[in-house]
Amino acid sequence: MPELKLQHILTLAELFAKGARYNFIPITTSSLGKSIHKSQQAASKHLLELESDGYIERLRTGPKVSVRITTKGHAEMSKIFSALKSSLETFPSYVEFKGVIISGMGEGAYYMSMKGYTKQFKSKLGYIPFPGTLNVKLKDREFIEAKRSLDVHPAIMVNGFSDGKRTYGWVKCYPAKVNNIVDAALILLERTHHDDSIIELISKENIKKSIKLSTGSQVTIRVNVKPKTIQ
Amino acid sequence: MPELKLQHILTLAELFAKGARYNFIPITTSSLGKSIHKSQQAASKHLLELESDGYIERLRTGPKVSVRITTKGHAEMSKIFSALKSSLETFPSYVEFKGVIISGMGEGAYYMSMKGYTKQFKSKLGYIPFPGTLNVKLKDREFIEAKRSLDVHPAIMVNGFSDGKRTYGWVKCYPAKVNNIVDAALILLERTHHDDSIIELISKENIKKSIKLSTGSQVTIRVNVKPKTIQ
DNA sequence: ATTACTATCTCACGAGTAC
DNA sequence: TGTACTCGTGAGATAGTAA
Repeated sequence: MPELKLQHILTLAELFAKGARYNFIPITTSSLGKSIHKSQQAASKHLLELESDGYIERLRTGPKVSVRITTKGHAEMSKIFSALKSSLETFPSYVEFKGVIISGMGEGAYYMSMKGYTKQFKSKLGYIPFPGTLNVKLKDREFIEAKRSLDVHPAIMVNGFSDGKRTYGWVKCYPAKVNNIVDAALILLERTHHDDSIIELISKENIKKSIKLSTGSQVTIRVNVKPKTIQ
Repeated sequence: MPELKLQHILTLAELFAKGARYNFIPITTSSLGKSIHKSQQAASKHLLELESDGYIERLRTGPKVSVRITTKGHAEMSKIFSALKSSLETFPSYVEFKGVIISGMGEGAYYMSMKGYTKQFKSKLGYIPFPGTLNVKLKDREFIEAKRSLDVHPAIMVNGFSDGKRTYGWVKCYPAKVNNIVDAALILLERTHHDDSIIELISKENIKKSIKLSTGSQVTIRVNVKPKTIQ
């Protein structure tokens, strides 16, 4: 889309950095070459091409040469900048999983009903989950990868606790939608016996009833994540 | 500075735009090639190189290939983005002039003492100027160019007026510093007899006295301008 | 010291094609 | 359909050098 040649971007950026937008800045091709990690000859060619394309103006005052960026040059850089910015920001704010429903009761079902957890669910998620988890077997490797990548996203942390006899590990909750309809939370347990290909979900409702599906049915889970903003 | 090859930037940006940051996104090399206005072969090579450099991960699930950008890939793009951003923002927020002081009284001195102007100076600049302007002859062409480029910057506008006999043109004022010490305003007159190589300044003080200089002395004038921010 | 020409080289790209 | 090899071409780099 940009008419500006890719190889000229760094050169123009360097001129901006040197303050050449509004003032004519004295510059030598050899120093410019060093700045862009290219040869003096390359810098010279860049300046010639940038000039003939109307992105910069040059002024010879005796032996010295000064350079200033034109409005066109500024506009072009802004265009590229905006394109990059929107690319970096446009990525969707969810992580998606596809898999099939397995076994009625996950290992989590029992633990998730313990008071040490339900009290926290009530205050942090806003509800006490239906006693029973939805277990989904992920079929493709990409979704197993996606599960691992959840770690980089902020989660609602439900802390572990002890009942005097033993301790129970933390639970990370990721608010999610099942089949784009039912609100739920994907949970990652500190201590799990599942392999990586199974995800477990809790919800206020009985999810299987709500979506009218049972073991073997295919489901889609979408976890919303905050896209990181550019600093 | 970035290790990422220049030619890969657009490819990586396209992957970002397709949402490949957190999810594995299915993509064909031919569609990617079209998006980046290159051939299928080029896109294929880009993906291979990006992968071996650790900027993306690829996953083959049967016939389909999915791509996800790694943390390293994200970091690298952010780095480039930040570099561009700071380049565009770093340009100095002033326009500088160098020249020598000429003739004691500029043509402006008389007009600038007229009540139609001084009333406006008082309200818009905050003071009534010393009766006498500082005239500076610019020696290099770059400064004459810089003078012309002042037009793109916002100025304090002092309107013209009529005294019944004749009309007097507007005056554009650009707050400035003389030799980095004395506060003044560079003035551009609607009607001037000067050629482009002379700039005129007004100030609350007698500038020549303040900086202890006289005709023939070299001075530096700095006009502050608002750098345009990126949208 | 500069800038920028000419010659040379390297490697990114696209064409053709195997799988 | 796909991906990715080899190979030829040329844009863009550097080296040498003139002005």
